[in-house]
Amino acid sequence: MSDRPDSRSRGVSIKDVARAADVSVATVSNALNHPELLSADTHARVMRAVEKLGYVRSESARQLRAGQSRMLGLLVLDMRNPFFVGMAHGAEQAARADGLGVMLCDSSQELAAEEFYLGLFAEQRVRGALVTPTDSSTTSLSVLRRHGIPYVFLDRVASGDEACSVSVDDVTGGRLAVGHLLEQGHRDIAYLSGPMSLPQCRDRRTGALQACDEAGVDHDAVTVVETECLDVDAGRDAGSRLLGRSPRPTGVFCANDLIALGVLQTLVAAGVAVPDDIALVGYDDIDFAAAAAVPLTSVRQPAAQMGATATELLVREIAGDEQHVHENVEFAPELVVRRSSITRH
Amino acid sequence: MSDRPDSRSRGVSIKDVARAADVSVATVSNALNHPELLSADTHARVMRAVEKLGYVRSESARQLRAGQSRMLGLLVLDMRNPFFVGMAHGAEQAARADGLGVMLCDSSQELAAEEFYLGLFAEQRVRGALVTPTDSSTTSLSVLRRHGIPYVFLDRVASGDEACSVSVDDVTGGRLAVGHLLEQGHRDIAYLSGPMSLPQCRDRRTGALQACDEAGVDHDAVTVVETECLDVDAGRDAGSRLLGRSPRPTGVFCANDLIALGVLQTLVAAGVAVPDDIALVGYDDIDFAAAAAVPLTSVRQPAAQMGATATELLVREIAGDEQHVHENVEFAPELVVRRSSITRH
DNA sequence: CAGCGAGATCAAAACGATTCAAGTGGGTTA
DNA sequence: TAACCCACTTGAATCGTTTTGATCTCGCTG
Repeated sequence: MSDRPDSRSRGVSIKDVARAADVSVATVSNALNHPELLSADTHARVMRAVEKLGYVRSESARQLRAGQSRMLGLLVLDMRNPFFVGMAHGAEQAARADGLGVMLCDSSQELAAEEFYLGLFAEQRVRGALVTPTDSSTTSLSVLRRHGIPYVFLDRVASGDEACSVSVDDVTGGRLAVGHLLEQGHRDIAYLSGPMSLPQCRDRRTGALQACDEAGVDHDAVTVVETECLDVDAGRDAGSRLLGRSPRPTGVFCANDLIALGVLQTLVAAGVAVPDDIALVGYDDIDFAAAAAVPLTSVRQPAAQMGATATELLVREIAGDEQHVHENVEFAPELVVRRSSITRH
Repeated sequence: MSDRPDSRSRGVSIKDVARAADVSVATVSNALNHPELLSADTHARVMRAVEKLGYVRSESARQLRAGQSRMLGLLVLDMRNPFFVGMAHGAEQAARADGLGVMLCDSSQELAAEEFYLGLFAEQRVRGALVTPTDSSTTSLSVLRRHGIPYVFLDRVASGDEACSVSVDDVTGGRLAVGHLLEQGHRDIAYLSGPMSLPQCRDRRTGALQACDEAGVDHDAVTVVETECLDVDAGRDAGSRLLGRSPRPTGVFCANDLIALGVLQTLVAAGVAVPDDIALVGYDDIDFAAAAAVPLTSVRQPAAQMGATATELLVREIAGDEQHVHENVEFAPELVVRRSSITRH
C-alpha cells in the first residue's frame, strides 16, 4: 500500500502513461500541452492514466528540449534584511503572474558567493536574472552575457547601457536624511556607512555632503564611519565606537535600518537618550523601524514595487523584439520622520 | 566584440568544446568530471577550450541523465518572518556544505501555494524537501511520496513515522510564556493566536492552559483570540480589538513576535503603558524583538540550528542505506525575559 | 616476434520530454 | 471510382550530458 516506489526506480515517465492509456508518447504530450488537438475521448483516457499513475513531468527533460527554463534568478545582498525580502516578494509576485518561478539566492555581499550563484544561474539556464550587484559584479556577470541571459540591476543604476535597472536615487536619499538632521540644528553628524565598495553607500554619502552645501555648512560637519557589514551586529559595534568618541556626534545617519537598530540598542543600553542626546536616522524604512525602541526616522524605499518593476522590465526584455532598449527606472526616496530625530525645543 | 551570442542560438554545448579541442564529447565530459582518466596534455587542451568558449554545463541535461537534481526544496510559511529566514539560512549553509543548492519557496500559509510549490519540487526532481507544513499538508505531500522524494518536517512534529522532523516543544513554549505572566500576577491573559489550523498555535495554547493548571488557576484566566495571519498587520488589528475590550486583559501572550510588535505599536500609540498596563510576551525571539519600543520578552527558538539539523537529517536519509529510521529531533524553547513583561512592584 | 596489459580515447546508447512530418481511416466531392 | 480532405494519431528526431564497453596504440615480456 505504500506510495513510495522502489528506491532504484526513476519514477513514472511519459512512457508509462502512454502504455497505460494505450496511446503514443506524442499523444500524452499533446494531451498535456495541446489538448485541443485530441479527441475528447482520448484526452480523457490520457488524463485518467496521468491521474492514476501520479505522473509529474520532468522539468529537466522539458528544459533540455526547450533550451531554457521557466525560472528567473534573483540574487540579493542579504536575505536577512527585510528590505531585500520585500524586493524579493515583489519580484516573486510579478514573476508568478507571468508564469515564471524565482530562484532566490543570497550572496551575503561576498564576491565568491556571487560568482557561485551567477554560475548556478547559467547552469540552470534561467530565463533572466535580477541582480543586486556588489561593486565588482561586472566581471561576474559576463557568465550571463555569454549565455545570452538577460539581466536587470536591482537597487543599482546600470552603467552605460549595459542593462535595465531599477534603483532609488540614493544621493537624494542621503540629502534628505542629512538635510533633516542639519535642519534640526545638528552640526556634528556621523554617517555610519556600510562598506564603501557598495555604490549605495557612496551615493548616500554624496547626498549627505550635498545637504551640507545646501545648508551652507562645512563638509566637516559629517564624519564618515565605515562599517564592514550592514547588519544589526555591525550597528551595535558602531554604536559602542560612537560612545567612545569625544566629542560625541549629536546626529547619526545610518546607511540602513539594521545598523540604526543596532546603534539604537547600544545607545539605549548605555543610557544615552535618543533623540535628545543623539538623533538617529535610518534608511529603507523596514517594518521594524516604526516598532523600534524609539520609532525610527528613515528614508523609505518602495521595496516591493522595485522588485515588481524590475521583473516587468526583465520580462519585457525576454519577450522583446530584436530592438530592446535598456531602461533605467529610478524611484524617489521619501523621508519618514519619526521620534528618533525630533529634538525637543 | 559583443559577448552576447546570437539570440536564436542555444549557447555553447559540449559538442562545441569537443570540436574546439579536437576530442570527442566523452573526453570533454571526462575532463570535467573524471580528470584522472585523461592524460595531462588532453586535459589541459580541453580546459583551454572550455575557458575560451566560456562553456557552462547544462544542468538540465545532467539532471535528465542522472535522474535527479542537486537541489533541495525548502518550503516555508512566511518569508517575511525573520524566524523562517533564520531557518532558511541555517538550512542553506548546511546544504552548501554538502554541495547541494536550496530552492526557497514561500507558501504564505495558503494551501494552493503549498500544492503549487510541492508540485514544482516534484517537477524539478529535487533530491529532498524541507517543509513547514500547514494543517492539511499530508495530502499535498503525496506528490513527493509518489516520486520517492524524501522530506523532513521543519517546525512540526511528524505524525507516526511518516518522516523525520525537527521541531521545538511548543507546549513547553506556551507554558513558559503564560507561566511567566501568571507569576507576574496576571489573571486576565489574552492569547493572540494565529490560525488554529497551525499545530504550533494549538500547541502553544495547550501549554498556556497547562501553565494555568500548574499555577492552580482556572482556565478562564486565558482568553484565546484567533487572528487570521501571523504578521505585524494582524498584530495591529488584534491590538485595537484588545483596546476595545472591557475589562482589558493585563497580560498578552502572542503566538509570534510579529504579532507582538504589531500589538505593541497599537498600544504605545494609544498611550497604553507596556508593561505596566499590559504585559506582553512574544514568540521566536527574532532579532527585532530586543530592539522593540519596549524590549520584548519572547520565547526563543534556535532557528538557524533547526534549519541546519533538518538539512542534516534529510541528507542522511538521502544517502541512507535501505534501512533508514525516521528521527524526530525536538529542541527546547527558552524564555528570554525583557522589559515588556516585567511589572514594576 | 607474438601476445598481453595498461593507458588513453571514443562511439553509441540512454535519460524524458516536445515537435514535425507523415500516416491512418472515414467521409465527401468531382 | 478516383481523388481529396479532414480530424486525429504517431514514429522518429532532437535537445546536452554521462556512462559503458569497445578500440586503438604502445611498450614490455616471454
